[in-house]
Amino acid sequence: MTNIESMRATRAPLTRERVLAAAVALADAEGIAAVTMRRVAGELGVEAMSLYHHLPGKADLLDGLVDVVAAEVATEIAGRDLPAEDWRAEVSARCLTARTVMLRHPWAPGLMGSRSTVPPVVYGLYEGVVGAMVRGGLSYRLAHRALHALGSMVLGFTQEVFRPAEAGGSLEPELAEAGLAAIVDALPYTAAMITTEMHDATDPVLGWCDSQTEFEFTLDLLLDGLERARA
Amino acid sequence: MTNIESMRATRAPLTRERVLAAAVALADAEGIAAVTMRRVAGELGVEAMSLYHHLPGKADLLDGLVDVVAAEVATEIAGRDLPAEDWRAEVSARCLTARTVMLRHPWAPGLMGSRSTVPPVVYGLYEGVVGAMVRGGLSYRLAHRALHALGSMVLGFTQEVFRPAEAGGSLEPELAEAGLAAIVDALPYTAAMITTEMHDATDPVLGWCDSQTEFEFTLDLLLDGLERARA
DNA sequence: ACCTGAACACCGTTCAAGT
DNA sequence: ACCTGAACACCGTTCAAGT
Repeated sequence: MTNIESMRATRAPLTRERVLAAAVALADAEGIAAVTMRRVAGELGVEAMSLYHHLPGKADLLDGLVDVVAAEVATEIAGRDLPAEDWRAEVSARCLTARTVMLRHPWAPGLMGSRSTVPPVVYGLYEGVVGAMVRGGLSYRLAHRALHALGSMVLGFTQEVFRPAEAGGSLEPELAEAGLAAIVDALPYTAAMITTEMHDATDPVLGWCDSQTEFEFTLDLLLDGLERARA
Repeated sequence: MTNIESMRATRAPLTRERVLAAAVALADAEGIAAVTMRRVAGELGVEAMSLYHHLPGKADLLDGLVDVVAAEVATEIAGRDLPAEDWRAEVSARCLTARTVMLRHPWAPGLMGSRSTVPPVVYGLYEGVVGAMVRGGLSYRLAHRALHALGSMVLGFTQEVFRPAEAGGSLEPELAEAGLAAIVDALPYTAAMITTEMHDATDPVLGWCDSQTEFEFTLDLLLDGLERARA
């Protein structure tokens, strides 16, 4: 009896926060498809039906995941000294921070795109970016367009163009299996591009795509364009 | 007996193509979540297990959907006269064509991001864009980076920043329900941006976000930057 | 108040059976 | 060769029952 009592005491009571934390951990470890009511409950040593006392249903669990990730971005940004005097540097830092969090939770961009409402925390993130741009002299119209451009880039860059989903796979096995010669014939420009880039790659082990470099390149391209549009 | 024979005759035999066409129609009409083996089979007047004679499993069905959409982009591009003398105009036309197809199948970008292999048709689309850029004088390195930037934009812009998922929802009901005054207090820049843009909007019915305009703006921003980097 | 077991209507997939 | 019914191991969710 006292044993059971103490076991109950050691097992922290279920809360919305504990459920969401378990779901995030599960999504990070096994992908968003592993996040089922039954699996999440299992991780917490509880039956699936117990979750319904803390969340109305699965839709709210997924909305909650978006919330957690957005809050993580907000916390990360709050913990950094943002260069407030230069709008370009400040916006850049905000986007790069958001990206590092997305890389920790690769399922998050896809999930954000599939939910039907935008959680308040995300509006808070927009506010920071818009504020930096408007204080930097961009019009509201330009800031609005910039928000769409930057947002779709932060969400879109995790969906890799060449090796989507599991970041593990490289292009080479695919090429090998499909027959390199056939590809070179059918896709001469692409083939030349791949061989050129593989040759120039500083780290051939990492592969020929360094998405961090590509992300920063695109970010600069957009910020340069916005700065020019501002003037 | 002859009746049954003739009914069998009128019902076209199941093929991979017919299964995929039914799945695309279902996804367009009810979203990608409605695409289950049982539902697709039902649309074809057949049992779920029959599909396995034409597709190895659900993963291949989803891969097939990506294939169909990519092929649709390729067909659409092949049917247009692309301005070959100007790389900027040609790449722009290719991206805009891809976008119109994505708008017809809003589930496609998310699906492409979640699949683990890139189908050959998609490599064919890349080839067209890379070819245009290289012939236009861009280095392979620049073309590679441009491909990532443009690709993530074409895939990312359907995941709307403000009203994700169902394009039906507007921002206003959300704002109203959350209390406009509270939002204005917490998000002054965002509130000012929304009111300014709503006031300037040419078509207030369409809402304050015109994603086609925003897409074209971002596309031009990127192409301008690439042209400058080329020189 | 919080958790549970049984049940319902769904999934994808296998396998032996029909034609 | 092509389609099917029954079955298995999973889903989300409801509801009456336990403590």
